[in-house]
Formats: sequence, C-alpha cells, structure tokens
Amino acid sequence: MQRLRAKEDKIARLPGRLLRRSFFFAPPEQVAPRLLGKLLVHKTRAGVLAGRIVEVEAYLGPHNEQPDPAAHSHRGPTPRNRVIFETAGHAYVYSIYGRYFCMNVTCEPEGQAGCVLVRALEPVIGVAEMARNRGLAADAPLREIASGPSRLCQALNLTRPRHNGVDLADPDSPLQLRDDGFTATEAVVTKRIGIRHAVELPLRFALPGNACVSGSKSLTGKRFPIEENPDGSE
DNA sequence: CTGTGGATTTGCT
DNA sequence: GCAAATCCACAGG
Repeated sequence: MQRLRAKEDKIARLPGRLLRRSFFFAPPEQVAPRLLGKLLVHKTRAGVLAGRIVEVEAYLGPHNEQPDPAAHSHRGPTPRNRVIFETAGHAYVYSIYGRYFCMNVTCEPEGQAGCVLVRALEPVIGVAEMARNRGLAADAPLREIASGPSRLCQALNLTRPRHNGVDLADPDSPLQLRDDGFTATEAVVTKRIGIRHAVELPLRFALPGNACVSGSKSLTGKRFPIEENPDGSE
C-alpha cells in the first residue's frame, strides 16, 4: 500500500486533456483565440504549476501576404528562432532585455513559421509556489502573479535553456497545453502591446473582463465569438 | 495613479 | 553599436 501510494504520488495527475498536435496546424491568428481558456501546465520536481491562458498575441510568419516585421521569424531562421520554423506545437522561449524570458506556442502547417506569444495567465494550480517564484507573498493578488509575458515565465519557472523547443503536445513532456473543459465563448481583439513595428495589426486576443489580463485599460477592441477547433483535444 | 530609467541577451546593420 | 514581443523601483502629483 505504501509502495503504491508512493508511485501514484510520483506520477502527478494533470488536469484536463492534452491538446492534440492538429490543434497547432493552423495560422497564429486562428490558434491564438482558441488558446484562450486553455491550461499551460508545467510538471516540476516540486509539483504541478498551471495557469489558464487569458491573453495572447499572434506573430505572423514570413510566408504571409501581410508582412509582420514585429515577428522574430520575419527575416527567416536564425539560431535563436529556429524552433518557430520546425514542427508546430512546441515552445519557443527567448530572452529579452538580458534578464527575462517570454514563451510562445509554435503553430502553422509544416514549412511555415507562425507563433503565439502567451501574455498572461490566471494562476490555477500551485498558486502559492507561483507567487513564491515571483518573489511575492503566497497570498498575493492573482493578477500580480502571471500578468505579463515575462512574469508568467518567472511564475511557472520557464527558461530558454530548459524549455526552448519542448514539445507541448507530448503526454511525457514537462510542459503541456491542456483543456480542462473551461469554455471561453467570447474574445476581444486589440492592437499588440510593447512593439515598435506593425503596431496597427489587430493580433492581440484576451478574455474580456478577466482580472489577470495585462494592461486591462487598453482593452478597447471588437468582441467576437471564439470558433472552437473540433480536433482540439483528444 | 502616472512616468522614467536601468538591467545587460541576442542578432542584425 | 544598438534596438528589442519587459519588468521593477522609484519619483512626483
């Protein structure tokens, strides 16, 4: 009994269902709103950390008719961005300003290079640990824990050396995207934040009214219903 | 509440 | 050399 118990504890039970690879074989402007409400789950030694995605931005690959000079893939593959050009459903993690990390979900069919930047999470599992990773008190307000692309990497303890290129659609992966049945029916579209190029493109998507969305004052945009991908979860 | 400047990786000009 | 898909500390109203 003790042995069985120990084994079950070791195999941490993850919430919901893993997203299938086919979920990611679509352009970023379609994948981005579909990611709203899904769980980003990190299996760590200390336990499971997970947050619900409440804000994302799409970055378009160089094959598009509409150029996206703000996208890292815009000028073709480099050592930094090469995972964007590989199979969809992987994590692209990059460092910014020398001190922080940001995490993207790669998408598009084979041979094309789109991705979705995850900008904010609502903490769901391991909330106290996530707060601790950010240097906050265990009972810190939810919106201070993972609202911002680098904040969420800190909260979930995601880094480029450990997580760049990790498969998000593999049941054995430490980092997964999962669907726990939460259904977001409506999204808001706005301009993207914190960029200098292509600032007018409406490629930022968020859950309207969610307190964990970053820069909630700039949430003026059109609302639209989210079209679910029927192949989304297995 | 708002605005400003510093930290110091990566890749391009 | 410099700009960048950022965050935080701190100053001022």
